[in-house]
Amino acid sequence: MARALIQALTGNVEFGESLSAKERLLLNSFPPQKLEFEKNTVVFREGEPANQFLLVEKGVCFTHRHLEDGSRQIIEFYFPREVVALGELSKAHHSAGLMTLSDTVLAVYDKDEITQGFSESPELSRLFIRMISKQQANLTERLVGLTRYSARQRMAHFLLEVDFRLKRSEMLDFQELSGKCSQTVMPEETTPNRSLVKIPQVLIADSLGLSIVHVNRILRQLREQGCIATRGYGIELSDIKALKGIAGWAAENPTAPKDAVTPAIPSISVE
Amino acid sequence: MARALIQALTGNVEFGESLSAKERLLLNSFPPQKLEFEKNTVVFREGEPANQFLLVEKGVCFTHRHLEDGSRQIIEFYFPREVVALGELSKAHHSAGLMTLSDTVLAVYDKDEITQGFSESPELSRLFIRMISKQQANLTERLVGLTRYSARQRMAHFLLEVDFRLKRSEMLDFQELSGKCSQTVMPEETTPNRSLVKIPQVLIADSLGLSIVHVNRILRQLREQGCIATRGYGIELSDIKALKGIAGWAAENPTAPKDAVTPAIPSISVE
DNA sequence: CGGTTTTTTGATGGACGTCAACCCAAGTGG
DNA sequence: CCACTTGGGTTGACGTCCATCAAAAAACCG
Repeated sequence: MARALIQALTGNVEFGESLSAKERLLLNSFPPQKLEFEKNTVVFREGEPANQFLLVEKGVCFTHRHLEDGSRQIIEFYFPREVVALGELSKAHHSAGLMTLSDTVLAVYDKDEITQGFSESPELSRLFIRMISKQQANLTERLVGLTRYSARQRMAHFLLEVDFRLKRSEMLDFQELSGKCSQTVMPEETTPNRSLVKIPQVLIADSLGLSIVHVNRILRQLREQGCIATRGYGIELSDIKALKGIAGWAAENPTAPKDAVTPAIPSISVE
Repeated sequence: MARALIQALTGNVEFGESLSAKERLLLNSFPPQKLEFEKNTVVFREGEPANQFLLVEKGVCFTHRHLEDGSRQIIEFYFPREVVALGELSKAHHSAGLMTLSDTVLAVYDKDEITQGFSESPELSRLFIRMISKQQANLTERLVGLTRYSARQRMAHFLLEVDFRLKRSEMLDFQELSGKCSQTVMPEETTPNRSLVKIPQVLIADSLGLSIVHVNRILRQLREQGCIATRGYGIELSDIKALKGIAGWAAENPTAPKDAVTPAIPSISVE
């Protein structure tokens, strides 16, 4: 089913972009292997040889790095239809570990096969360069965000981004279902119309570079402010507009409390 | 002079790697335009259309982004023989501005021409993917460093990296000179055998995500500790071994003052 | 030698980490 | 059905790293 790959690829590069028929044929010649993992499972570790690249079909996982002092930095989360560790296409070893957050199905493609495919199709190589560039732009945004924004802003941005990416993957699912109605697979859980982010606070902390405690405090602030609500182990985004205000630029100084007026400007892929 | 490009490319990917004769011929067919800029000059701004990619031939420059609150984040410095803004190969606009630090000569290549070259040579596309991947790995390192390391560690690492890259570019110059002795260009300044980094503290601050004041304080610490010495507007690395210890992992806690024993482990391209 | 840019230093405060509890839900075994 | 465990979340007290404000000294430059 290279169709999933194609949709994920295009969806990841530029929403709605699509490949030529020739490219689809080309990708169809790389049949992926499917692997399932339970939640909280190590898929691969930092330093292990990397011969494949992965596409998330179902579930959520993340790449991370361990530091000598025992702490951990989460590099990136991956939601359904997203490609994992693209930057390592040309590297022999994984520069970061991969773990699952929920039960996950991964499609595994052979790197060499794809790379060989570059010979037959310059379009394919251009596509991969576009994708990698996009990821690099995201990394840059994150880098700027981590140093220059306050914990509140980072948190707001994080929630918005996760929400956006989750919704996008759901949308792609829907598109595929309506495209070919041969399958009877329907979303079994009651899909909430409200945005619900289910990521443990530890992981948020390791992603934003904060301590758990402070993550919790920020979340309490946002809760008291009415932006979010905690629903069991999940976080519900109840006032997205306010969150965008905070993520973009909130006037923190009490001298000029222009509450949530300024528009959200810097964003990774939200907006 | 596509020879410079080739050396820069290979030097940037993996030290000492070299392209096939066929690739050299291919690159020779993309004659670059040469541009000169004075120091502290804007080469291009964030958001401007990006039709070329650049190779630094002489001088130092850096990419940066401005935030709404007036502060600035330096994304990356570029030394001679390094390629600027590779990640934007497939993007229509610059995602960051470029400024010169010193008087600079840039070689300008047309992006479209190179991209077209992918059709004729899959090797070329693989090469560019390798280069972009490398830059992405560096970005990841930086991202981890910014959140997880103290100002001291970041500073030590910064100094070591700049020193390393400067030396590498000098080495490439030397190799080229010894390769073909047709030019009489010799280093005019007395090349100091000691490592000297000449970057204003403001730029270091904007790069490491610190305030000028704190950068200065850290530098004073390192000076009192004997790791560095300030020589006019330059910073001399007098005890590189100690710096590596600090950058890697310094036991900051006074309970176990193992001074500079632990080896340097995490590094972007130092080592 | 002024004038400007860069560096240096002190004092003060805020944002965030650390330590140390306590709470709550879900499972597990008797 | 209840003790026990386990994994997360919540909260307070306290300390530290680093930003900010303010001002002077040094280095550079014409």
